[in-house]
Amino acid sequence: MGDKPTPRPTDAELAILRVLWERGPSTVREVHDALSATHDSGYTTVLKLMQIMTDKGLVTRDESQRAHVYSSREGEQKTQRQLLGDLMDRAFGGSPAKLVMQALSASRASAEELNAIRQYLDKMEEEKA
Amino acid sequence: MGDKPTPRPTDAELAILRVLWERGPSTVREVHDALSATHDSGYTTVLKLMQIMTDKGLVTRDESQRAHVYSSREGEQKTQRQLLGDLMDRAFGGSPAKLVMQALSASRASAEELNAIRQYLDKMEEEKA
DNA sequence: GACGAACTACGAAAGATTTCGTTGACCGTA
DNA sequence: TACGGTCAACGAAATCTTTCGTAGTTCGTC
Repeated sequence: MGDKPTPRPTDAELAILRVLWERGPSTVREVHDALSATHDSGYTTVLKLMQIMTDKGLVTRDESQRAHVYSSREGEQKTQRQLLGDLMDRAFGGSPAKLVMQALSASRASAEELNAIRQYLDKMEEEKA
Repeated sequence: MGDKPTPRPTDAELAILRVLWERGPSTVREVHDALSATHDSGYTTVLKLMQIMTDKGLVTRDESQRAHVYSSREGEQKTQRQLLGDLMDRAFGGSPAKLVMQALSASRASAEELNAIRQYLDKMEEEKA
């Protein structure tokens, strides 16, 4: 009770979360090294962001070692769903079907991907029954 | 050539674009009145945003009347696809299928919506053949 | 022509996001 | 113990986003 839901992560924050989801709990150094493949922000920039994310509740921090170890508070899928729900409200008038169909039309999805989606639909209907 | 792609609209900008898509070309007054149902920003706030959006190229402006008439530069669907593609890259590692499946699982989509999506999949495969 | 309403333009300020330099603490080793 | 490397903390600056007050213009009406 009283726990505010975690805020929507910003662009830079999301890049950090993705590293934490992939690597699991990590130090700032490890996150920075992973990010430097695609981004070129400095070490202290990443550190500062992760401190802010701790304040916001997006990540938790284990301070028992000298190099603090950070973990994402929310799972990857929960965050993805949150971002999608947010976009659905802001850009799609709350309609999930419109969002999905636009995603499909934009996706150039391969035949395998289309099949995976179809199977997923089947599974959803089974479970609904 | 040289035309930069339109930047990703911010939250407040997207709210304005949605009004323009729904109403068609509109004055600041009309947009502000439409927004005041759900937002409570002042008239000059909306005006300033729309001026900025003009500078960014998100909207165009017809100044031939005293009350300028604004139009969205890009269509609703193109903007939606842009936002989805952006989110796909930032949060889903570029995988459209993952995005679609998360959207489905988050959507609580109704049976009709699931059917609409299934039919859409069928149509895509037909066209691909 | 004067008044009031509606409009644009401008600038400033508040808030959020992103950046990074500097400082001081800690740790291992020479 | 001194040195070099690594780290967290802090503050400040740069940028972007959102907000709105004020000023000046235009238009219709009295």
